[in-house]
Amino acid sequence: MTATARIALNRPLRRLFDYQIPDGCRIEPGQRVQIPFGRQFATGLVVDTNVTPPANIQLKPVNRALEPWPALPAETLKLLTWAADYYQHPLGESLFMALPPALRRGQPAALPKETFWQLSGREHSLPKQAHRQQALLDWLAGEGKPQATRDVLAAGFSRSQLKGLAEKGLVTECDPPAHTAPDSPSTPLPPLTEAQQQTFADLPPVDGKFHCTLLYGVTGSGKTELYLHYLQNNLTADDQALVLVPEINLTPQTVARFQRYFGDRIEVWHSALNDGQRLATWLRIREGKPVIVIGTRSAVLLPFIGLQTLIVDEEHDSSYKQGEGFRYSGRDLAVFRGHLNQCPVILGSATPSLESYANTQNGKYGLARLEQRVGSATAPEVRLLDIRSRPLEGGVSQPALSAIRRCLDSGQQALVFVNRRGYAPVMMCFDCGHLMECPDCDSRLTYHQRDRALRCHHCDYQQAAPTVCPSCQSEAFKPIGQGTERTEDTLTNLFPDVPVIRVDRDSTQRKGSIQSILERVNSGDPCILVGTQMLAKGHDFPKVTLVVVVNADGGLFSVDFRAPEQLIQTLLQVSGRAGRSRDPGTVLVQTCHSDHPLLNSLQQGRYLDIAQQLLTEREAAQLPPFRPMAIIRAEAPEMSESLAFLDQIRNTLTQDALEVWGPLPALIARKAKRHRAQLVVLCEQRGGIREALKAACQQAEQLRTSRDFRWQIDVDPQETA
DNA sequence: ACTTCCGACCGT
DNA sequence: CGGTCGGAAGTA
Repeated sequence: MTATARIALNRPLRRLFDYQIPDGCRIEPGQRVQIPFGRQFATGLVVDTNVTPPANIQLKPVNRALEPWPALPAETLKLLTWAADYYQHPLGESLFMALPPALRRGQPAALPKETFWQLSGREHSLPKQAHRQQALLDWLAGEGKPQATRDVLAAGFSRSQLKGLAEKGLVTECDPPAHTAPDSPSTPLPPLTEAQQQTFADLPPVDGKFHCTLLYGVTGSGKTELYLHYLQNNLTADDQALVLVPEINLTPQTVARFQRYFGDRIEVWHSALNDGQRLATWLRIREGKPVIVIGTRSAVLLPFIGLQTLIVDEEHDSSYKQGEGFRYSGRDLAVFRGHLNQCPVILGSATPSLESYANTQNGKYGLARLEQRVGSATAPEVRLLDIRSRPLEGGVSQPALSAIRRCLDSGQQALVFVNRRGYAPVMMCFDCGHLMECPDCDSRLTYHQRDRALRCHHCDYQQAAPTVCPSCQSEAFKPIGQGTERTEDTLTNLFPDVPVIRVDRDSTQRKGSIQSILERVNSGDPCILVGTQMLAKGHDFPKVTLVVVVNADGGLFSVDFRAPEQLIQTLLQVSGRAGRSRDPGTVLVQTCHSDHPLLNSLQQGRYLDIAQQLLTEREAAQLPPFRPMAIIRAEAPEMSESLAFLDQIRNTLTQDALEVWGPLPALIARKAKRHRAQLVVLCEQRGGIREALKAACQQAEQLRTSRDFRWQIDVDPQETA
């Protein structure tokens, strides 16, 4: 009997391939192998050994193992296998997501050897004009120890300067200097406040079992201090830990804060790392070094060896759900990983997701509350400002403008929250009613005043903004509604004495611009911040004492069942920016529906009471989390094809426990010339929906579809419109 | 995903 | 009858 291996490839295939293992070659699950595949070679990952291959198939032999150890340790392999099944994503593509790009490409799992340079000590005078080479010599002498090529380049010197010195024998290559012991962080953690200590006692015990605790901590209550203390109290010197944060919160300040107490035990993981950095960090984690990883969503897939604590900060944040390809939830996989490792998980938020809150009520999660802000900071006062038939300037009402004036006059900063970027979301002719629409999407074009352009926010279409109506040539052709640019302009005119700083995707595109904006704001001089969602997330603005929400009504009547939850979360998060230090904060919410129950609950109720109310509504409608949901989406050049495909899929979804809505065209039915439709699937039990989706996938693969037809399954979708 | 296979269609 | 183009099938 020959030894066999079942192997997954990085291809969108819902099947695996069996190979022979040559005699004398030891191969175990999780290992990377090179295999002949078709006429070429491919990199594969072993998922199982000693399998019974299908009959009538002549197995090819594995070419070689890329390394003698499993690239994916058993626990990581289990996690991904479970996730691929849960999210109905091909196993091979899912597994390869856990490898750094270099290893996906089949490159060796080792860092390229770095060349170091040192002074040779030889005397040799340089020609006068070689002042850069002289500068390089001086720099090397100043550093006092050998430097890597990378560091030489980073210090502003060139390869040719280095080469010049090497040829003259003034510098020589040498081995990397012995790893110096890292400075052990000596900084003690700031002590917890009394309120924090009480909450700390409710965090999960470390007893070799799985515990998940939702940490409900209002904005400004110091959740991060609790994380730091929890890690310091509970991690042994050999343990690994993972702290997940949304992309936007992974700022140098946040990382520095962890580094201050944990030194070089901290590793960061985010989308901006290059392939070399990714490989280096991945290897350290895979070797089992006792690291504390601070990372975004994909960090949950790293090959930990001794993971003992998982923390998910801002667990409600929708960026934890991957929106394309392998549509996993980083938060949910973190909880599953806690199960696998039998270790504690903390989910922290000032505005917990309804899913997590429901889990505290059904006994699956513990609940730790921290409802006091640090120091003398008090909760901001929220006031609704009904703006029906009130004159607005740049979308801002007279009472709000006077509040801004008072705020600035007392030396404070104001934050104005506008939910759309650009100058105005629509351009319209006041004579004939003509609207500027995207030629490729079912959407209006947004007017961007800065470059007089009309842009589609759903695809990459843009055009120059016409000055007269293209339909009737009328000059009464104007932008309608509020965007950040327009509010910025209006406020600049009304408050010429203070800087107005706009923060949105357009104003922060350049690398590091967010940093410089934050520094400018935190220097403390009076200013007005105008911006979108970006402002609501994570940042500390100690001098902001007034928040104006220009329009809260968008989320009140949305077709998406998550809209009320998201509206409340955004409003509370943005409110949390106000009054984080001594001075109390005020939040003015402009609305045309000041009698709306949701907005009123915001004014008086605490978040958990509102969440409770929203959960009651979800339960009545049997929506998530009371029934699991999945969406099957289709897109094609013709709507009829998308609908016909989904009709066929619907026919396979016949189990009694299922409820299926659709097929229906998506809310934006046409996007980038493609016509999109969807099926919504709800099920009484979790297991039922997985089996149903598996059957639907099989059916979908067999249906023959045209060349540019696409379909996808989204389990636990974030967007349902 | 990538490759190969095969029948349709074109031109001489 | 060769040449190529596009869809379908196969990868163990």
